[in-house]
Amino acid sequence: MKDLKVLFMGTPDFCVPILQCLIDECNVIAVVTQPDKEVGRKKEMIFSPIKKLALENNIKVLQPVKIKEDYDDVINLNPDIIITCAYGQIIPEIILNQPKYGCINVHASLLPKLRGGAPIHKAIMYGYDKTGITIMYMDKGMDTGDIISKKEVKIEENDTAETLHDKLQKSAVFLLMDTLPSIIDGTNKREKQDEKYATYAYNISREEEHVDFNKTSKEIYNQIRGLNSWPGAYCILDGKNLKLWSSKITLNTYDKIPGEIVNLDKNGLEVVTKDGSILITELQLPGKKKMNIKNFINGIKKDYIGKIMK
RNA sequence: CGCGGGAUGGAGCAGUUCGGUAGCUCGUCGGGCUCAUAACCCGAAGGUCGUAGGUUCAAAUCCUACUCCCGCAA
Repeated sequence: MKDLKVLFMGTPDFCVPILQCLIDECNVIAVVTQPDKEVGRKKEMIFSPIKKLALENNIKVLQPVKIKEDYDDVINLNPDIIITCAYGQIIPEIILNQPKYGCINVHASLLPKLRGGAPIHKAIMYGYDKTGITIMYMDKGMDTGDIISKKEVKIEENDTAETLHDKLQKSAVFLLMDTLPSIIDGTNKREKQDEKYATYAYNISREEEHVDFNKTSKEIYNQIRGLNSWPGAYCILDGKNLKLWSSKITLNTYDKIPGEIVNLDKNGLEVVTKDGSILITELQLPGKKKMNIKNFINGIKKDYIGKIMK
């Protein structure tokens, strides 16, 4: 595959190992990634992880603001195949129809479930016990193309978005390398997605980061670990944001309103939920770094018992 | 120039309003108690208070500039 002219499109950290592997195994002629953006308080221009890796390997980088309109450069490169993974934009048909081996996408879910931009987080937040990687031909829809191959990944009870991300990241590389030869020689499978089972995993909204203690302990537990280590779940305490990073479900039940803090010791900050209570074991006050419950208690000066988290 | 919070022994915090002996909760180390312990008791080490200047008899504290960290907003 050394002479296979590959155009790679992707943006975040998730697809860096894929690009690295393609660089090692194929002829990556260019990389397309999202435009640099100002990020953070300092408005620093940040290169995407994919752009960094491409630059380190002296690979041409394209950053169209809207690839839907600005596709000439891609067409002119005349790649044999386009491989995308978490690029962040819908690819126009004029590009999809060009490469002789087609345009394939590596997606971090078992399609047709969890189409969209946040499949890893949502798989945990929805309480799934498995997810995976799907390699598919792209079409004009969002993650709606024909499926070529899938690889299942189990979600453990204590997985977080971060640990699951890492597992899926590894699986993605393996599955792509297993599948790619069959795509080149035309022996690959091609299966339509069953729309009946399609679900969506849109990007996380601020509202989805907010913890509602009227939900069950299990739902909150999944929400907190599904948003760890980015962007994090939060609630409001004393009018301030309190980020919740880790939790444990208890077997206790209380005849109190959801959100009330009933206990605070080295085991955690115990908060009443719809069906019991949950121990917050790692949290973060505004302006501070995240800390475990032990450190939180060490610096404590006021009584939290009886307060309501919203 | 988007808004705001912060930097004090290894960790998390108080002390700054109104300058005057470096404090709390942990951790670490040593000893004791105990069948035993992450429990309890006794003791010890460990900080030029983010950096650089300034004011002052005297600065963690007041003034100026800078660096770094974080929450929100994008």
